[in-house]
Amino acid sequence: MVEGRILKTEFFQRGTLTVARQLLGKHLVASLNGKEVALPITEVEAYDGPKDRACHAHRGRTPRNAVMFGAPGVWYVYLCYGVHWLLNIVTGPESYPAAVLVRGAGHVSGPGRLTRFVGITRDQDRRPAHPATGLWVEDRGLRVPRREIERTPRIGIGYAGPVWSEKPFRYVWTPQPKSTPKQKRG
DNA sequence: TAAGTGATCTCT
DNA sequence: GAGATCACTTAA
Repeated sequence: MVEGRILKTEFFQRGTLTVARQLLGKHLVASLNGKEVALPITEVEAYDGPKDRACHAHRGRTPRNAVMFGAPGVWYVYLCYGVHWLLNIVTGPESYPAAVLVRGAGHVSGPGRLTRFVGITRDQDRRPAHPATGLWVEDRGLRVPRREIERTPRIGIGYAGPVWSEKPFRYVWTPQPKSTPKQKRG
């Protein structure tokens, strides 16, 4: 398996939008149920604090979202629509409830499909991103040019009202195929 | 386009 | 305890 630099708390402790943007191209690495997976993250969404009406923490602290109020760099996994596990990583300073939703990685698109593919369930909820927990994030040196990043509104949060549902908090990385020069310059 | 699915939250 | 809601996916 390729070695990479494991992202630590400091990476996730910064602003949620910054973390979201910089997670693109980082590798989501899992060692769960004896299965090893490493996929470059291609799509994320930021959920930024109590004022963000789309953020689970907007209505205050509950047993489910309490992990968002804690230390950054910890997974927040919850069941959506009774069917799909959705994977988030807590961001920002301690007690500031924010997180980044991982929506796609590698060839897998869709947050529910991603967790199913990797084997993520409630078992990972509230656990820190670290090899000891079987799920972490690595920087393997992939560079993501700004021109390959698209920002759009988040998906499926129309209930958040016109202001918050339209914020461009979704980041999508579409790697451009390398141009193959047909003839030499000169 | 609409159903499936069940935890979670709010209100009684 | 009941009812509404929900950061999705799949089958038509």
